[in-house]
Parts: sequence; C-alpha cells; structure tokens
Amino acid sequence: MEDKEGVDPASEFTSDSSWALAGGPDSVSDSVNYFFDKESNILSEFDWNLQPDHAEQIDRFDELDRADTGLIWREALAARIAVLLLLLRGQPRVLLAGRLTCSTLIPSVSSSSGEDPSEKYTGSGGKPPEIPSKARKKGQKRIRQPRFAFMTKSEVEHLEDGYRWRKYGQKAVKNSPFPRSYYRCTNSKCTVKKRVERSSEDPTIVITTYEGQHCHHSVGFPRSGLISREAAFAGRFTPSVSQFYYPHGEIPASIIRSQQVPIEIVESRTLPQTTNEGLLGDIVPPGIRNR
DNA sequence: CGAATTTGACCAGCGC
DNA sequence: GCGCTGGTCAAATTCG
Repeated sequence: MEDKEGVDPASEFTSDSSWALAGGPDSVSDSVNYFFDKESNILSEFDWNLQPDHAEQIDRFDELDRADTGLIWREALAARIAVLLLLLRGQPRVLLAGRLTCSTLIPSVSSSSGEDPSEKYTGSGGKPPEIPSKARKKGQKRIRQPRFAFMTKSEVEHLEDGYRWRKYGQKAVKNSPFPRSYYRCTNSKCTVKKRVERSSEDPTIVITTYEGQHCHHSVGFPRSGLISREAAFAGRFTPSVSQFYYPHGEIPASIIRSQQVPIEIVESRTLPQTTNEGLLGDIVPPGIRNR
C-alpha cells in the first residue's frame, strides 16, 4: 500500500489498500459498510453517517496525525466522530469520516433481530435482574451495543483475550455447518458479550464478535506474557474501550503487527513507550504506523 | 461440591 | 398471522 500518492483515496481504499470494502452499500457515505483488513484479518462493521459539519473534525485530524504509512482509526470522543485515515508517505488522507455507531451486523453471520443486553440483564449468575426478557415491554426497541467483529484464522474457537467468559448458549447457524457460541463476561457488573463461530466459507476462520464495553480490568491479563492478536485488537478497535484496556501506548508492537500469521498467540515484549506520539499513540497499532 | 458447560425450550423480531 | 431465525434462559449434566 505504499507509493500511492496522488491516487484517489476512494479508489485506494476499495481496491489496492490493505482494507477492502467487504459489504454494505457501495457509497461510503451511505449507512452501513463492512471493511476487511486483509493484513490483520479483521472485519469491522461501521455505520457511517457522513455529516457536512464533520469536515472540521476531519481537518483537525489531518493536522494531528503524521506518520509513515498505515491505516489509522480514530474516534473523536467528544464529537463522536470516527475518521479513518490512510497515510501515504506521511500525508494523511481521509477516506471515511462519519458518526460512529457500529451497530450493524456482519452479513454472513447476521441476525435478523437486534438485541440490547444491557436492558435485559446484567449477566450476574445468569439471573435476569431488573428487567427479565419475558417481562420486557412489547414494542420497546432494543438498543444495540457497539460491536466489533474479528476474523481470525485459528484452530481453536474460543481465543484467549484476557477476560473470563461464561458460555450461555449455542445455536446452529443458518447456512452454516458450524454452531455459534454465546459467551458473557463473568464479571457480574459487566454486560459485555461475545459470539464465536466459524466461517461457513472458510472453516479455518473464526469470527469473534464483541458487544458492549467492559467496566472492569481484565483478569490476569499478561503484560509481558502471551496475548492474542484478538485481545490487542479488541482493545484497540473498540473506541472507548481501548483507553480502558490499554492505556496510552501499552500494546506491544509485536502483538499488533499486521501480518498474515496463523492466529493465535504471539509473544509480547516489554511494553514500548509511545507517549510522544500524540493522538496516534493510543489508537494506531505501532506496527502499522511503522510500516 | 461448586463452577462451568450443554442443550432443549422459549421468546422477540422480522419478512412474507 | 405465521413461520423462520437469532438470542437467551435455565435445568440437567459434566468437569475440576
């Protein structure tokens, strides 16, 4: 993805870049799009609602971000604006910008129905606390939690991500020979859930979908031990969660290096100091930035 | 024996 | 309204 200066950002994004439009409307300004990072095996789902007044924010990011090449994902917490930048020869190009909602589903694994876990139960002991699903008012729309899906080549389905999960269900998936497993965080105050399933098209690929945000630190998460790529990306790509999981510059470059490695678990090294990297420090995988 | 998992039943949402 | 599908519940079972 180098040496593309002068190329139309849009065509760059959808054709030769490491990211590919994986589904959704053709126009990036339309509602829903899915992006697959061919290098990191990540499928992201975004709901881009481009607004005219986002231009200022985009310009600001342009000024802030200076790096070599790579993909930069950024969310302006205050403005709730998401900007995806492709950096070419140190010149950031805004490819997509819009209000982040991240509320859609991956087409191949999507559900026809939405859900709102937070309004159903808290996940404590599997008991429905305040609002049992059966007692939920009819017509009350469920509000989806932010979701992020990761596609990873792996032989094991449940990848270690630093948190403890309790399996609460398993379902057969339409048009897929592989079942989908449902997990919820074992922390009684945490409403985060995740779904794990194998791709019907490529059984070697595990699709993990995180939903919600942890309200606690990971349990026994190794700072200099073994960590999965999923763990790193889960923290990185869940906007407000990333700050919680991985304080500024905490993720080792070796973890998030964008390479087509068979899944798993890669060894992490001593955490690098990246405090001089400005806004990029806590959002851009160091390996990506340095490519 | 407590925790975790399995699994059939149930429910909600959606399309026809 | 009905059927299909995804998501969740909860009793039964298995595991450590």
